[in-house]
Amino acid sequence: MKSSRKYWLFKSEPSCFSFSDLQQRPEGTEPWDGVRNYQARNFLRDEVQPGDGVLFYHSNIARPAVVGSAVVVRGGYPDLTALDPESDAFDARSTADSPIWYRVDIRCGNQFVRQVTLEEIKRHPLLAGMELLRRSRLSIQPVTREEWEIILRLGGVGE
DNA sequence: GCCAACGTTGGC
DNA sequence: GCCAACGTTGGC
Repeated sequence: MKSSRKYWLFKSEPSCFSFSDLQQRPEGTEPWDGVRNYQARNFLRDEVQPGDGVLFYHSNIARPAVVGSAVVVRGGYPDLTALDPESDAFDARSTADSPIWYRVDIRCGNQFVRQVTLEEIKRHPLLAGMELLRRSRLSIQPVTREEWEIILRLGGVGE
C-alpha cells in the first residue's frame, strides 16, 4: 500500500538559509542538513518522503512568516555534515556506520505572492491548531492537508 | 538585544 | 531516573 502524501513546515533563519537561497541552488534543490534535535531527526529519518509538501518558514526575524513552498525529492539519509570536523554541525558521536543525524533533499516550489505571517496564522481560526503555535522550538513540524491548502491559498499560489 | 520556553547534559 | 544547570531557539 502506498502511503499518502504528507505535509511539513521547515523553519530556517533567512540570514542562514533563505527561500531565495534555495531558489538559486542548481535545480532549486538543497540538502536540509544540520538539524540537531531528536524529534525533528525522527521526522526526517522516518516520515518525510519524496513528494511530500514543505512550507518554508522564515524564523527569528521581525516578521516571521511562511514565504514559499517546496517539495521533498529525497527521503531521509545520513547527514554527512555530522561527520565533518570542519562543519559547524559536526558531532563527534556520529559515525558513518552508526549515524545519529539525518537529512532530506528539497526542491523549491513557488515563492508566495504574499507572505503568510505568524501573526496572521495566530489570528486565523482554522490555523489555530497548528504545531507552530504550540511547539515553538521544533524546526521540522507536521502540517495537516487542510493547513497546507489554507496557507498556500493565503500565499496566493498553487504549489 | 532581551528573555521565556524548552531541549539537553550530567551529577547524584 | 530525577532534576538543576546550561545552552539554544525564536518571538518580541
